[in-house]
This record gives sequence, structure tokens and C-alpha cells, in this order.
Amino acid sequence: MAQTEPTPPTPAAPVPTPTDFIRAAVAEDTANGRFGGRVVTRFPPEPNGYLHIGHAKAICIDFGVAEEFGGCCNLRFDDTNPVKEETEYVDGIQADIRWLGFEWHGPARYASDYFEQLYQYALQLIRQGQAYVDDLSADEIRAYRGTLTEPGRESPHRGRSVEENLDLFARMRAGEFAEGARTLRAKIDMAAGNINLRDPVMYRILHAEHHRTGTAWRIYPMYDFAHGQSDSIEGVTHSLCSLEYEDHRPLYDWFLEALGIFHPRQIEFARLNLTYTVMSKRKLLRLVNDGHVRGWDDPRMPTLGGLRRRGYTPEAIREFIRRVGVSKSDSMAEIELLEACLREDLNRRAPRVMGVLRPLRVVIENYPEGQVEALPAVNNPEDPSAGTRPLPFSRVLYIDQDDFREAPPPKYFRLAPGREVRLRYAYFVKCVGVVKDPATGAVTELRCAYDPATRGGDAPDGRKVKATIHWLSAAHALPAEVRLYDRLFQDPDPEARSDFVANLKPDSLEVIERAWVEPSLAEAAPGARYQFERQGYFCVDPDSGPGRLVFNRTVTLKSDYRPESPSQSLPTNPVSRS
RNA sequence: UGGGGCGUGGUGCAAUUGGCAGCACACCGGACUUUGGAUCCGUGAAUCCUGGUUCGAGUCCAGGCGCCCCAGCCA
Repeated sequence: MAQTEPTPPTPAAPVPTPTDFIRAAVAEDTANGRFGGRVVTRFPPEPNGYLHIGHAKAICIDFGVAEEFGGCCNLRFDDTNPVKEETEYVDGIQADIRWLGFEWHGPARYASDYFEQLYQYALQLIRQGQAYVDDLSADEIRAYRGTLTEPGRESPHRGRSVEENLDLFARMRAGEFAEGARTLRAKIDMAAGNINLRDPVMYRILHAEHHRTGTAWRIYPMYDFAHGQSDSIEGVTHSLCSLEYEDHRPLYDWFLEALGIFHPRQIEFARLNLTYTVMSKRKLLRLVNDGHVRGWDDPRMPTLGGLRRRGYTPEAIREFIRRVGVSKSDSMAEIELLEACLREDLNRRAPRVMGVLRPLRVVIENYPEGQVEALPAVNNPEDPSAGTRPLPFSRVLYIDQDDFREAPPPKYFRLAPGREVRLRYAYFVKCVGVVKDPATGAVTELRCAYDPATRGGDAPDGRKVKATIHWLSAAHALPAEVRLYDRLFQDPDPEARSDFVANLKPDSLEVIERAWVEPSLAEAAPGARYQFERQGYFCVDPDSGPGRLVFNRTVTLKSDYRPESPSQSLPTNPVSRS
């Protein structure tokens, strides 16, 4: 019998209202006194890759359910396959979970902590005549397994005596046999409709070095034999996992039942899918290895590291997961929902600053040469306590090229020849001249006149302007590199394609080498998030250093204005689908 | 008749377990605005199909249809 690890008694916590089928099931178990009212869950990542937004859903469910029911959640690395797993990922995964805002109960655990106990369990099944050593090769096992519609055949070694099985299994452990030479199998039912029950492999021989147990073991348990028993050893009450394990539940239950040990309840939910992105580790790995992105934490990646670098907040991600809900139907959440959660969060907390991405020089002809004045700008209209900061204003400014049209289309309210607009927190200015490059005809400079009476942005005569644009004093602006990200794929469901790589957007990253930001950003620290007024949310990339500012555009602001041609709509805005 | 699961507006989730189909995102329109942001108001839009039970069905029953997962010594 396994000792169930003592877990803190669950206090008479207020039972939360069930909001989904899992919480309803847990609430029912709690009410019925099943598991003595305890609630213990676990998050069981395999340390063979970095966590992504799909894992965030599992994390929020595993940790969230435990927390809501006054229980606890373990972190257990499912490290039963030494050839794929690495310590590097163990650290990254822990950091990501903590960044998301969760803390596991006690130390991080490992399935490999239980290898000896698992071995003893295997011995028990052999003695009970419910497991046997098979000499069939991998190919033979596959052939004997049958197909989805035809039953399998029993292995010729299925009838070995307990003694022989015990001997052979001990020798497997001792390393007497070559990799793949033998396996330990559960004796269940080769005719079962559920293929998982056709004498599943429990142990395979692997002469590989394990990231934690080194070369102590030559045999390693398969997922099915390790997971449920690990849950049992840890006293997990509710083992929440994704839908593809539904077919494994009969096997999960079978092992626990045969062993006669503490029997947790496995409940499955649909994993998260997101439009315009891929979620499988294999595909993400390929994006990294083939150089389609700059690494696991490329801001275009749906990895938690990528989202973090992009400027996402853990709060936004958790809110997104909450809104997506939990169910058993395969579904694909829209990236727009994630972005909505992000904007909601950032709108509340991100300080506003001025940033000019594509500068257009503006000379205020009637503003005194050499004069500089500091105009107060509101740091966050959503948060009065954030105060104001001084913004330097002078004769030569930068505005964004987008904010001027020599021939403005209808509904375009910004600057144009003869038109007056407000420079935010500064003055009304009117465009009185346009300077062009004689060779190309490109607009290189605007000549404007300001109205001194409108200082701060209000006209005493009550005159109105239809647009307010952002600006920077050219002499005071700081240069910055700005990286604009678009979604990685053109198709909302790139995983549906046979070759998802063919669906990559060719220009998902645009680097603006020389953009300008306001001087208050001189000391901006990596990770800091800002709203560049009228443009979007940006964060300081870790590539920044002393004297070098690099910003990532996290997400654009929503805008009612749609340029003339639909193809010019803001890049991160949704492609409309019918 | 291989096994398992799932079908509610464009998307994701609800519906007191048989009682007026609701919320969010998206979309569209309007108000307001010193961010074409935010905020506020509003429109449109759904129960896979066919039968049955019932005063009443998204919910119960029967039969269809569609989609997803499973044939690793991966997890």
C-alpha cells in the first residue's frame, strides 16, 4: 500500500458556486465527503519544452480549482522519458508558473521521485498475474495490437509464469537486455474496443541518462503506468487533464484498482486553441529551429515567455482564461478576446507617453527660435493619482507621417494643408506649407503656425478642431528602435493545414530602427509597459541597454478610423471573416 | 454497430436541471471625447436534423447527421 502523503486539512472553505462542469464535479465530491472533503490537484508538465498559452489554461484550472476549494496544487514534472527531457526546461517552467501568479504546494515533484515505488507496484501486478514480460519487438507489438476495427492477438509470451516474469523484469532493471528487447505489459484485454486496454506497455528498456536519476535506471515507466500512481502517491484527489486522455481513464482506473491504492478522480476538459497561432510543441519547436522566429521567447510566440516579452500581463492572460471558460467541446478561442483582456488591463495601468514611429518634421514658423517650454501632460487619464509630467515643446517637432495627408480622404480629420489640429497638451497648429523633396516629391517637412492663445489645448474663443495628434520636440526626443509585430499566420487555423509553415505571414515583424520617444523614457527599464498615445501599448525589450531603447509593440489601440483601402487597416486588427 | 467524446448567434461560454435562450468578445450604428483610446447607449445575429413525450423541450426519449480523439516501447 502506498502511503498517501499528508496534506493540509481542508478547512471548511466556502464552497464556490460551480461555474463549469469541473468545479461542479469537485463541489459535489466535496459535499459528498468523497476524499474526505479534501481537494488536491496537480499540474504535470513534461520538461521537454516551454509552456505556452494552452498550458496557461491547464495551470489556471489546476491551481484555480485547488485554491477555490481551499485545497492545494502540486507541481509534478512528468519526467518518464529520459531521451526527451532536460533540466533547462524545468527551470523555465517553474519561472513561467510563478510569473502567471501561482505557487505550488511544497517542493516541485518529479515522477522520477517515484521510480522505486512504481517498480514495486509493477512487481505487485506481476505477482497478481496482471503483468508480464513480453519479448515482442516494437513492430511485432504493433502488429499484434490489431486495428481500430479488429481485435488484437495475444502475445505468445503472455502466459509466462509469475516466477519467470519476476526474474525477467529484475534482469530488465539490471540492464541485462538491449534497448527495446523486452517490455513489461499489463495483462488486460487484447480484444478491447479501447486500444489502450490491449495489454499496454508499462515499462520499456532505455539505456539513456535521465536528467535526475542519471544512469540508475535502465527501464522507465510509460505515462499510463506512472501518472495515475504518481497522483495516488501524492494524494491527488482530482487529476484534471485534457480530452485526449479520456480514452486513458479506463486504464488509469484499472491500474489503481488492481493495485488497491488511493484512487484519484480523473476529469478531462478541452484544451485551448487560439486563432492565428499554433500550439503544439512540435510545431513551436520547428518555428524556433527553422529560424522563423528568434527563439522561444520571440514576442510573436504563444509561449508564456513570448507573451511576457511581448508585454502581456499575467493578469490579462488569467482573465482571458477565465472568460474562455471550461468545457468539453473542441473549440477555438479568438485571439481578439485575448487582446481585449490585454487592452482592458493595460488601459488601466499603463502610463501614457508620446512616441513617433515614422517621423515627419514640423516647423512652427511663428514659434520663437530657441524657446522651450514644459507643458504638463497627464500620465494616465484612467488613474488621476498617476499625476502629470512635463513635456518639452519647441519650434521644431516630429509628428507621425500618418497624421498628415496632403490630399485628405473623406473622414480623415488629421492634419492637411490649411487645416488646424490640436497638438496634444500643447497648442492648436495650422498647416501653412508643405516642403517636398524636389527629386521624389515626397513630403519632407511641414510648415505650421501655432495659436499662442490655445496653450494647453483649449481655444478661448471656443473654436474646435476635429483631431488631436501626438508630437515630440525634435531637439528633446530620444531615438528608439521599435519592433512591430503582427500575427504569425495568415490563416485563423494554421494547424488545420498540412504544412502550417506555408501559412506563415511573411512580414510578421517590422523593425523601425529610428523612431522617437519622449525624454521621460530615458531610464525606462526592460519589461516596463507604456501606452504610446493614439497608437498602442509598447514595452521595453530586454535588448535595451544604457543609451539604447528598444520597444516591442504589445498590441495596437482600437481605432474607429478605417483608411480608404481595407488593405491598409491596422495590422493587428482582425481580418474580417464572414 | 471498434472504442471514447462533442454539437446553442461570427467566436467562447451560460440557461435556476422541463418554464420568457443570457453574458463576454467580434461586428454594425449612435452619444461623448484634449488619445479616431477609454466610457456610455443601441441594432442585428443561435439551440445540428427528423420524429416523439409534455400545457410547455436547448434540456427528456428514439432515430439520423456532422465534427474531434485513439492503432508510440511519446506525454
